[in-house]
Amino acid sequence: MLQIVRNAVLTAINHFNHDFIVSQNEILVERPKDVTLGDVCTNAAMVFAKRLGVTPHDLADAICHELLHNPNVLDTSIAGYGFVNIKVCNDYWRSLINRIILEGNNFSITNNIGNNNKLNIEFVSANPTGPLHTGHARNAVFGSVASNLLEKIGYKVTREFYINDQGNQIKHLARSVYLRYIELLGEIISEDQFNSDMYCGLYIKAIAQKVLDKYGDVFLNKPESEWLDILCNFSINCMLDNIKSDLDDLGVVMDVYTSEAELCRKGMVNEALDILQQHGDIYEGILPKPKGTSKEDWEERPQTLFKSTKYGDDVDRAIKKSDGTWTYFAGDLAYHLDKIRRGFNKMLLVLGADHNGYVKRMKAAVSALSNSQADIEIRLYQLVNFLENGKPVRMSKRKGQFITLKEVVDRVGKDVTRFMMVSRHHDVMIDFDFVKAVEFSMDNPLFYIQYAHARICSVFKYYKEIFNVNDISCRELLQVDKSSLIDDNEINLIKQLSFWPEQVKSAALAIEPHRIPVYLRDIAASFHSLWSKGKSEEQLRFINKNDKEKTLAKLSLLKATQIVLSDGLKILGITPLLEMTKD
RNA sequence: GUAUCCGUAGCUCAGUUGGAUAGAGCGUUUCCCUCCGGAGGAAGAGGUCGUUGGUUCAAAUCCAAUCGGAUACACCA
Repeated sequence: MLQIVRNAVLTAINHFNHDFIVSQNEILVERPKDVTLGDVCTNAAMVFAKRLGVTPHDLADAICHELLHNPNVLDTSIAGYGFVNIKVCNDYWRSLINRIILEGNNFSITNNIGNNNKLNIEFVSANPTGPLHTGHARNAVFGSVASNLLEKIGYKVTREFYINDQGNQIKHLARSVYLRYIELLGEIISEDQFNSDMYCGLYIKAIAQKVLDKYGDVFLNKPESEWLDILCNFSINCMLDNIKSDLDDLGVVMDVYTSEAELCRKGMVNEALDILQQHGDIYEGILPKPKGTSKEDWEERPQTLFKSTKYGDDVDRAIKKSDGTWTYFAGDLAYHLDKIRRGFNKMLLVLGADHNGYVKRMKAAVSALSNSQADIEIRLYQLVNFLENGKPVRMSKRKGQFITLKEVVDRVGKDVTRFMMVSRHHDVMIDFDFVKAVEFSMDNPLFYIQYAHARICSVFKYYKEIFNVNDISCRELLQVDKSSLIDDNEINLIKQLSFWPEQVKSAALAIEPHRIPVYLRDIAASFHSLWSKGKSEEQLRFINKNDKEKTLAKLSLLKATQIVLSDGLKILGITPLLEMTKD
């Protein structure tokens, strides 16, 4: 339909000036805000009138004239300063029902944007020093829904988790486990032995028990050199199993786990540095003291630096610490070179808003390492406030008092967690209230959407009872005469459904998953409204016991609605409900 | 001090990349159950889109200031 309008605009412009060149995407065709005005509209007359030297109204008139040649166009009108509103005939809309039923979940696919190009999305990438907590929930869900969306527009998506299995924090983890291990063997441990860098959550004890089960008391009274490496590896593996299982419970599946330590062993850091060296992006220097923060212990020190300011960063970044070992950022350089080498020139990285300082340096790194051939997009998401019936839940990561992701999922379920995490724009903070999240009310939009889906299922069930059939074939729904669908409420629902592919496309391009729940809620609202109108207006009731033909026509519309709802929920990673059950 | 983000109805938020009279839910006021699940639906009230300029046919949206709020800012991960 949009193409039909575009062509009409082009032809109309040609009437006035044959040499006038217009590119297709200059012509904006969209749906009017007020649906009573028309089905599609274009502002082309206002945009081009001045350049053509005619009045907007004359151009609009010519566009209307062109459009009326098309059999699908019912009527056109000119409004305001020169908006062209187009009404499309109902047969066109009704024909969409069959298209949706035939295409099913493929209705929302637009392959030609990604063109099967590779795209890497890195998300979660939590330190393997503790279980996933609430902070990771939004990251995991955002990443997984974004992946689904990007696949819909034709990208070959690789979901990836970067394991920071190197550095001091891993040693602290191993030492913490060791303390609990010797405690299990009868040693008295005071809490003072856990310094501020160490981990004292309950999960440490669980790992210690596993160490004991596997190795017995062989590490007791042995120097650190004899157990540190073994416990590092053992602890990381335990934590990774834990993380993978938690992600699995949330419906998040990674394609690739990449180990930082492994990359270092392969010499990737040196390779990355060689590339930067060749471009003259590395030098020995001294970083200036950061302003604003009163760093008492600040001291100037010469370091190996990356000239990231050349690529738009605010300051240059250290690659080596003052003791000569690699910084964390050096590992990032290696990792992103690895991504580039694996053929990803499009990358997406999902980070919490507290990492906002990383955006520029990561973009600089990718740009420098790929000769500006690769591009990394970074999405920052705001943090989530957890509430218990309006009252904030206090968390202290230091004391090991934080809500784990597992606790959240166990309490409210995978589907509610996912919906809550992805229902807001990523730049907006989310209040996650444990009580309201599971309420069956309009405070909980997921319930409302699921209810619509369940109601549709219920209609199909009722149909089978009434007409005493075992199943409804797609062929019946495709072949039935749909001309009985004449009510505005019915046609409007089809119109809304017709925007679904566009909706998925725009959400994917903008990487804004929250648009999906917003749209699904609108669909659910139209459906609930239609349902209720059937109570007062009999011709709107879905099931007419005396007219199987009309009933099937209505059911075809419901089928199309159900397809869009369940496709949308599938993108969100949520299982559509066949019936609502309390508790 | 610098960077990133936010500011839209009493509250929580949408606003499809600059379009028409600004959109939902909660709350509030009123109405609708002999019903394919009322766990719903229909309607009313509620707005100087933080403020001031600028860009143009057109600004909540883009630009520049400015006010308020969140986060981050050597080395550590």
